[in-house]
Amino acid sequence: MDERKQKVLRAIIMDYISTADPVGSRTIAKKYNLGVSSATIRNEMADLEEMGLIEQPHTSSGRVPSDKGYRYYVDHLMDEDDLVGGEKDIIRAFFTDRFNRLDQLYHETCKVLSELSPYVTMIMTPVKSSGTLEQLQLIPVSPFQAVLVLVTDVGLVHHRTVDFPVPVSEERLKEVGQILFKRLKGRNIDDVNITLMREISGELKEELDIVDSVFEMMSDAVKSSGEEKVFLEGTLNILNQPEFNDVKKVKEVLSFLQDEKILRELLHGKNGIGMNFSIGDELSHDEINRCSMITCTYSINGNTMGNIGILGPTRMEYARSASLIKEVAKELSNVLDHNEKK
Amino acid sequence: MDERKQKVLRAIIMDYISTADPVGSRTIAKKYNLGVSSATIRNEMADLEEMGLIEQPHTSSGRVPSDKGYRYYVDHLMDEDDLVGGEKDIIRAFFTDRFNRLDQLYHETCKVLSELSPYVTMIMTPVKSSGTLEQLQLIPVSPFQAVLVLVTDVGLVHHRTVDFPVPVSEERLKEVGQILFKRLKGRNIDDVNITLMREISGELKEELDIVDSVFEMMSDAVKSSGEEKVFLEGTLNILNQPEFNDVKKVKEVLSFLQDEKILRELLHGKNGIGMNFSIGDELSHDEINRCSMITCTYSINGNTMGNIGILGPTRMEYARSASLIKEVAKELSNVLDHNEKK
DNA sequence: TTTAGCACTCGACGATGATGAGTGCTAACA
DNA sequence: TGTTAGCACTCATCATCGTCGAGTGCTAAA
Repeated sequence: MDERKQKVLRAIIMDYISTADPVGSRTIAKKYNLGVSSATIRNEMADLEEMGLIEQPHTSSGRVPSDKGYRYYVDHLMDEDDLVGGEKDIIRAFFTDRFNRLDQLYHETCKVLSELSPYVTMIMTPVKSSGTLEQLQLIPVSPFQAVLVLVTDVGLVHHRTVDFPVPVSEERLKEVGQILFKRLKGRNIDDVNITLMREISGELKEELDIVDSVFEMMSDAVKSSGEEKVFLEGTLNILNQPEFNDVKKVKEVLSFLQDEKILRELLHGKNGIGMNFSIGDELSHDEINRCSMITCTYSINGNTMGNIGILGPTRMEYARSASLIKEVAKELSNVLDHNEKK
Repeated sequence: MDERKQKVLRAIIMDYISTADPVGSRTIAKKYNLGVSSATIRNEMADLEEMGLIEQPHTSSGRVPSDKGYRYYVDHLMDEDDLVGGEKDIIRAFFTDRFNRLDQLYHETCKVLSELSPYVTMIMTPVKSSGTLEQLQLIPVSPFQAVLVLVTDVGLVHHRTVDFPVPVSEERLKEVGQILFKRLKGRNIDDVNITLMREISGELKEELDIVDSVFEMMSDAVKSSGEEKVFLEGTLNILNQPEFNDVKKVKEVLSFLQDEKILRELLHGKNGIGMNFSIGDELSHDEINRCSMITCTYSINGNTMGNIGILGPTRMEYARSASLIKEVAKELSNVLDHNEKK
């Protein structure tokens, strides 16, 4: 793979990324002055095609990068595309705002990213919040109802309404709450399971009816906190991409993205740390085999916590999107660090 | 408007609703045996067109109902379309499930509706929850952080993380929480404003730094609870409708529906009680002037609380959708009643 | 090794004509 | 007087066909 071939490949990919039209030898000779004529470039292109890096949709049309071509580009040719100054400012400014709730922070972050890029963006909240229980409180509402509030050490708050089969006085409720708290404080939140429940129930025999109801809601809260939540934005962005000018394709991809389980899977991907590119078939889902995805991990105090992702057509702006996602991941980690320290 | 004209109009609308093709005189003569020939029907159709109830996309094509035609149909011709037995069962069964959280209930309800109808569905949570404060609690997390929990009498629970500028001991926090609760208990949640805050601040002079932070979060919670939240589902359903086989239209409508303020407006609509039909231009938004919307109010203990809506092309199944929405509203009201009584 | 020249391919686009669904009108009929 | 059969007419749809042009591969000369 000599240098000129690389230059030609890069030129093809960059042109195709910005125009979405198959690119011909003449275009390259004119727009990207490589100092050789279109005929020479044609020869190079024939070679590149033989190597499987580019393809011809049909005889006598320009060339289009193949998945393999994009992969080569991402691995070897791509410049670090520094964002326009203004964009970095937007991201910074965004993260100096205060967020009252954690889910709001994720949601808004995802949204900002979707406004800065013309693709679908997603953020997955921390993996299996391996948090410990910091607080547990039962707040009386009526004789038959109370609100259960759980706080974990990573600052997550859950609440559930608990219904009791029998009336419960405020005093009794308070007592039970305190006992439960004492027993559960500092424990890993995943430990809230049947075994533990049995154990505690034994101790609280008289209050069995209350404890049962509370435990039910507690495990419900734990279950939903255990699952990583995925925020999705910018789904309509892809309607602007020429590869989605067919309603059938739009439907296929958008329906596919409706399933949160799928999104989690996509974001987990190769769960290495840092940036990750998956191109076309590498995503191994037929529904999005004409798409690529860039993911990046973010962290709290250095511990990898979750993933941010951008999904676009294989013809996406890899360099720009990567810089974008990296910047956002950095700033998000920053904010979460601060939040944690307090 | 004699009876035969009505029959013809109804036939045209029903046929168009199910086929989406302009319907001709011959089709009607054959499929809906009105006992007259196509020529006669042609004459009737000419009259109906003169009355503005149907239209011809171009000379020599079949007729298509106009907005006015649909309006006449909805007002005078529509049968109460009883749902297929199975569907009612599905709805019933759905509502016998238990829901741990109120927002989950709304969300799932919206989803069920979107699965039973091929259109976009939405549910708006209670209008300006004019609830009173039932509970207020400050749960310590760290010296600089606490969780504020608010419970209103309609069973809504809000929580916010409060940051303090100075360390606060658990005892002080408890004290402040109790004083605040005493002062605010039973008050309308909208009353939490600056005046009241001043009043209470005066009383709690020593704890000003704490109270300030708490109030900030409180008004944030109140603000977000004051706004009616809208749940939206089935947006992808419309991709199956032939009127949306053009990506441009899809984009226009879907982008339009992204704005929650717009959705609130649509659902408020003519805020009478019960069922409401808005057809085409009656929605007074150009982006959806080829759509119709059916809304229905639901209630808690007889007090009208919020709205459920179905949005589809003007060629939507009015009767079926209306029955569907009515049934769901009934069952939802039912569940909410029960929830309230406890 | 590079380049100019040339024949060739093939999708896009516009014009053309056939097809058929559907209409309005008229005249005959009950 | 209302209904119907017949007929001429309209117009969207669709397939066909030729043109155009972008782009290629190959060859021969520089």
